[in-house]
Amino acid sequence: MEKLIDIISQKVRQAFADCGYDKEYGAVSVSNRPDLCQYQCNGAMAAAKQLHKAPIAIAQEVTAALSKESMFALCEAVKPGFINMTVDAAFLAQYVYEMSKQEKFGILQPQKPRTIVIDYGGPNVAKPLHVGHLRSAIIGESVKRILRYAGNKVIGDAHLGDWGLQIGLIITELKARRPELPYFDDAFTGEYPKEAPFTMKDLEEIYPYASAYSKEHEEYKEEARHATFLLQNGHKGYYALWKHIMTVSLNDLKQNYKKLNVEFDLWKKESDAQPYIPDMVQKMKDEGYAYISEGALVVDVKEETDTKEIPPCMILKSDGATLYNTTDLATIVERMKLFSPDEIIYLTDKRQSLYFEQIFRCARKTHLVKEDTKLTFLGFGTMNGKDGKPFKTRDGGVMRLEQLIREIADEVYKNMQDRDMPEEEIRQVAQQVGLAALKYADLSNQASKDYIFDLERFSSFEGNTGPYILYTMVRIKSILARLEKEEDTQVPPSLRERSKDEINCLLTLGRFPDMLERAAAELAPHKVCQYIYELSNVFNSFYHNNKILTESDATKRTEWIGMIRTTLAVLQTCIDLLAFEAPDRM
RNA sequence: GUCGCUAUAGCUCAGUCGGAUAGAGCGACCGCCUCCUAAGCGGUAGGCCGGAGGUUCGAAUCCUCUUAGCGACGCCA
Repeated sequence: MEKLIDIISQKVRQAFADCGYDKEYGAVSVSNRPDLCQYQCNGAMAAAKQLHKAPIAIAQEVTAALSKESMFALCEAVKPGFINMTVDAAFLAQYVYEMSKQEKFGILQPQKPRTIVIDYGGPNVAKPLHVGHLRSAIIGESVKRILRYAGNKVIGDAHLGDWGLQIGLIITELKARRPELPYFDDAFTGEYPKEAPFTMKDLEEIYPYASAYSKEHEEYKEEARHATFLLQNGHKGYYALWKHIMTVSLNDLKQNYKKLNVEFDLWKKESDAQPYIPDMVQKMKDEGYAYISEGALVVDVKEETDTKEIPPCMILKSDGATLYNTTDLATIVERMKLFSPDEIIYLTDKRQSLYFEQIFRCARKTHLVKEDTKLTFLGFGTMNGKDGKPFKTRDGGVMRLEQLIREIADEVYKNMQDRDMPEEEIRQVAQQVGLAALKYADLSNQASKDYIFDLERFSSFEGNTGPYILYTMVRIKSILARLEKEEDTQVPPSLRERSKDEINCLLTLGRFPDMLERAAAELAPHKVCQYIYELSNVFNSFYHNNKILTESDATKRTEWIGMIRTTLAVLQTCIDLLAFEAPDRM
């Protein structure tokens, strides 16, 4: 189904053409003066510049050509050269009605779906999830859902960090604490125990300890590096330990992401890319891309047009060991082999932008990807505390994700205690609303910017917040729940007069497909947030001015119910794209 | 040092193919519940869009310079 704005745009383009002007001048946008009109076209002014004619004259010609169109309630040329348009209310109602009957509200699906791999979450095994992991998971999940809704084949990959120095550190520390374990006995030939010699809780304590200790003690760090090397080169006991770490850790991670409503299609790991490394490195050497510099194997990624110094992309460390780069490049090889994606999107902290620039250039230069494979880096800003510095707990530690979620839920619970609902339901709703508050707060900001996390503000639930959106949905649900079951509201709209509130609601609903397309093109969940906030605003205004259930005009009542059903459906779709849920009451 | 990002109301943020009077929320102030959930609705006050030039009929938006904050810059990830 064609987008409303495109239908309008097409008419205006045609009118420009009919008047002997270039069609391109007929581009239409949503009006920035809603008091004057719904849509506007500024093309007459652009045309005037080119053709040295008076803009208002061109605008008048075009509006005259449009006067025969019945879909406009208003179409006029104004001041310097604006063309202002307002769509006929019945036409608008009809459009929204048809939209509501279509699959996905009639958004255009691509003829050939693109295959997109999205690399997000990026947790490290053996380390608890903390606030630093929040944004990648939340934004990535939403971008994934938006792209999928827009008709792409999207594969979300958690891309676990399981092969780096952190494992070596854990092994080293474990060896120091429990040298009697068979994993450390090189002479051991039997079966290693099935049960892990540690719990998740142990790991969460061991890693930070080992990490801190290694920074103070070089020989310890060296041992950890060596342990990493041995693991990567098939040390039997270490490999068995690694398996234990994976089992324990993965289980914990899955539970945590589930709580966040984040679902990965793939739980691939750095180690999965290892088999691709030898061939890849050999090929880079054979084809003359890789050479030794300062002992390490590197590929130059400088380009003529660079205004800055781009360091070479390191492929192997001087001791021959692999590193982050090697794994990421090999992962590209793996993804190309498995999925042959049209695009790979990486969601990490924006501080890694130079690094990914190097990786992308290297992948292109060495032909790891096809010419037309798009490599996209989506960097996000950090979540700061009210002081503007990276978010910390009250005592200065790193905030665990679980704790953060719990704190928000508790705040919501406090605000809900006077509700006339069973205790258990309040608890459950508080969880749901709290998570929505957290996610909405994060997603409603532009991903690339840092943002300030303010628990008090988010849990106050006024204004532009997740709970406000949920509350709007709950209001609609409440009305619909009171209807007799057999009421059929799916009837074509009448030609009756419509109030400003109703028209605003319809107009906003009609913008959904356009909004979605933009959000998908720009990988911008915050556009979805902005949209549902506006939709909630216009609905609440309508709700306030009209009593839907007790409306005596049967036609009106029926159409209104149809409209709020559509409103709820659109809101539901959107919060699903943002990956949170609404309760039935709150 | 080089490069990048950011700067919009007291606070938190929207706003790029250049358009009309720069928008929200919070906070402040004033109204609205006999009526579908007041976690709501309506209204008032609050701006040199960091600063200076430039391009243009027109600039928060594009270009140059500049200030401040943050970040990145080969063997961590």
